Amino acid sequence: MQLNIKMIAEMAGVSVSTVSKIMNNYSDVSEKTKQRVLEIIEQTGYLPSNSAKTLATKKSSLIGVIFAGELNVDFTHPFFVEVLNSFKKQMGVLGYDLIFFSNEKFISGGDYFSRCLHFHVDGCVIISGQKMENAIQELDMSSIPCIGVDLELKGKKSGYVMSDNFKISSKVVEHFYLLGYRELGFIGSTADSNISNKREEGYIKAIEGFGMTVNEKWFVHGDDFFEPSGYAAMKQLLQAGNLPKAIFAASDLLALGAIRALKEHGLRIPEDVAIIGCDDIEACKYTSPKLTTIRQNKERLGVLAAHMLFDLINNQSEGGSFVVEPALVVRESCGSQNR
Amino acid sequence: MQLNIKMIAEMAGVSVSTVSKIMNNYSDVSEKTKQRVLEIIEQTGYLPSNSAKTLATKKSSLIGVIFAGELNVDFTHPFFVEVLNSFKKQMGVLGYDLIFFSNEKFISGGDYFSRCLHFHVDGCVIISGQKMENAIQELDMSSIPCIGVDLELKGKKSGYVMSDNFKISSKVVEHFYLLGYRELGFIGSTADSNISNKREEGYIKAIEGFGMTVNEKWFVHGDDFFEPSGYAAMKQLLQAGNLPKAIFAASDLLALGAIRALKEHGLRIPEDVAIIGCDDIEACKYTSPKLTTIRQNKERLGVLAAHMLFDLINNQSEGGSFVVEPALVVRESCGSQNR
DNA sequence: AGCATTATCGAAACCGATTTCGATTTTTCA
DNA sequence: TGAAAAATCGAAATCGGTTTCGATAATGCT
Repeated sequence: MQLNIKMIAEMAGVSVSTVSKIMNNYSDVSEKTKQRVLEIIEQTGYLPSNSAKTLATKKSSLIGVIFAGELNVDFTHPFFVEVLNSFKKQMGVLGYDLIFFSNEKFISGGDYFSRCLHFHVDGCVIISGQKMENAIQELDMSSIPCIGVDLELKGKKSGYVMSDNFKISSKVVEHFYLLGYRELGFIGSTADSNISNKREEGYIKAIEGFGMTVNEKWFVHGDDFFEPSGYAAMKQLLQAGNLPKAIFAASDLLALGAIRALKEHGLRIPEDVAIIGCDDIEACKYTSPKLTTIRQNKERLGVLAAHMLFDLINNQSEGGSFVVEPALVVRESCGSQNR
Repeated sequence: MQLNIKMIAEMAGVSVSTVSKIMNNYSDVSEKTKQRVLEIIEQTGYLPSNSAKTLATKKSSLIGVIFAGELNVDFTHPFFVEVLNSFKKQMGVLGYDLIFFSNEKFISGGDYFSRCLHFHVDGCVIISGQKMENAIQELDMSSIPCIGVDLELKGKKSGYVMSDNFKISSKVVEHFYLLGYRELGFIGSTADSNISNKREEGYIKAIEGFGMTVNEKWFVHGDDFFEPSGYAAMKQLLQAGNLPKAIFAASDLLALGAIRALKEHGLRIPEDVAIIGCDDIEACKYTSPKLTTIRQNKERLGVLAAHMLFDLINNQSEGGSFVVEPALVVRESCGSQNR
């Protein structure tokens, strides 16, 4: 038999309600009995059942984590997983644990809202670089607090965090420009990816802003943000002939895929083609050439997401968004080798 | 007000118990009423409250995930996260969701057993390459089904999966040997790491098995399995002078760190020093030189862990262990460049 | 038809907590 | 000292399910 509140009450010679009050910091219990009960709790190592508590209070201290979209986003995604890691830590100090919904469990694959109710999550975080789906929209519009990571949630109890994608692109273009590059290409994810689209838009705007011309032949797209997509996209560019001098890839993995294709063709980076990636994942440091990229502050994204969600849960916020500053990280793939 | 079983019962004109029976495949309910109720459930999208169900049955359909140990194992660990990803998928098709315990939430930091009871998890998976701690031991010895990943759990309701670490080492040594290397070094993690120790032991045995001599000067250790540790360990070797001709690193990241140090010293890989890593993480393909390594079948480790745990939960297994075969992946860091 | 089975259903106890509200005890203060 | 106020505590309802067991209805059989 599991240790429960009733047993604690009996051991302490008080009622169940008194024990409960002590555990929830009610004021109408004397210091003396409080100490006595606390001691027993300490000795026995009693922890209240989360299900019983959740049933009674409708609060579970659980945050749902949803990997949304069809872009293969899961634990193996090096960018999101770092944001998630930071988010988890921060949520932990705020007193919450994380629950991951299996997409496989429900054939419907999508009714996130029901599942949130099912587990009585206090809030949830939705991770996705994709355009809005219906199932997410339903959640967004519900009364369950939600935070999107790279996903623009607009509901009353929603918010989101993302990097300033326009600034990401303009930093890239500026760097290219200052190094003398004028023929700029782009490798993005699918048109389904909101983030990729934003970066592309910003890229085009920035190119025009610097008085250069955009050549659409040099804009290609993969199926997601992963390496093989970058490889395939670059292949496409190579087959068409007439390469740009510099390429901005919407993720580091896309950039690495592009580099692999380039190398296979006997091309040198950055001498023949300069490459800038995006995200600044760990692997950037180990590749050859080391990848020049735009760093997204993943730790900060995670921390902000956690705090926003916490405030939303506690009605101390009306939602909204946080946009974090990106930073250029100069390494070796773009002609200007620092240190 | 939340949609609950009572409301469904009223809508269908049956009792609460009947609805419950239908949802749990009891046989004592007629096909006719079953269909009627099912239809209402379908229409309303009713999902039973997990907390209520858990409270009543003591089964939560939740699997606890524990990152144990002090070796900085979390979502950013490229090997474990892939195992976890596969585990999560498989657990999903078996009908379970995952809950991640925050280490930050409880200052005690360790009472995993209580937390498992607190959430009524049906089982848990413990991820760690470290020696056994007390808090884990308690869980291991409890009646909660547990699976260790790279952690040898011995309890009656426990099991574990890991790669055949001796074979990993012997494959490395064999490869070195056949390529003519005779002066072999090793970079491991701390002495706290059971896995690292196993690989080291196996390495030594294999070296002796091939009639070579082991030189302890060439055996160094970092603080964990990450890149900076490999860098630091290699620095140590470099300062001592008199390098081995080939080095086996107990993880790919350690290998990459070592390579970075080597490059800084103007040494070439594999011409001056050959390196073999371990795990076969994604990054191996993007580095320069591409890393020759021993592949651990992460997907299979995850699937096996899931099935073992499922069997343990359903009393269809007495525990035990699964050891999966490693495979040599020849790339560029060890003198024999395939394709 | 009449009785024994079997099929179908519901009442009620229970799981382990929270919370309201009333009862009792203690304290305060004139 | 005695009445009013405040402090302390517990009984019981509640949350949303599951499960046992008895009641009733339907069916089988001679």
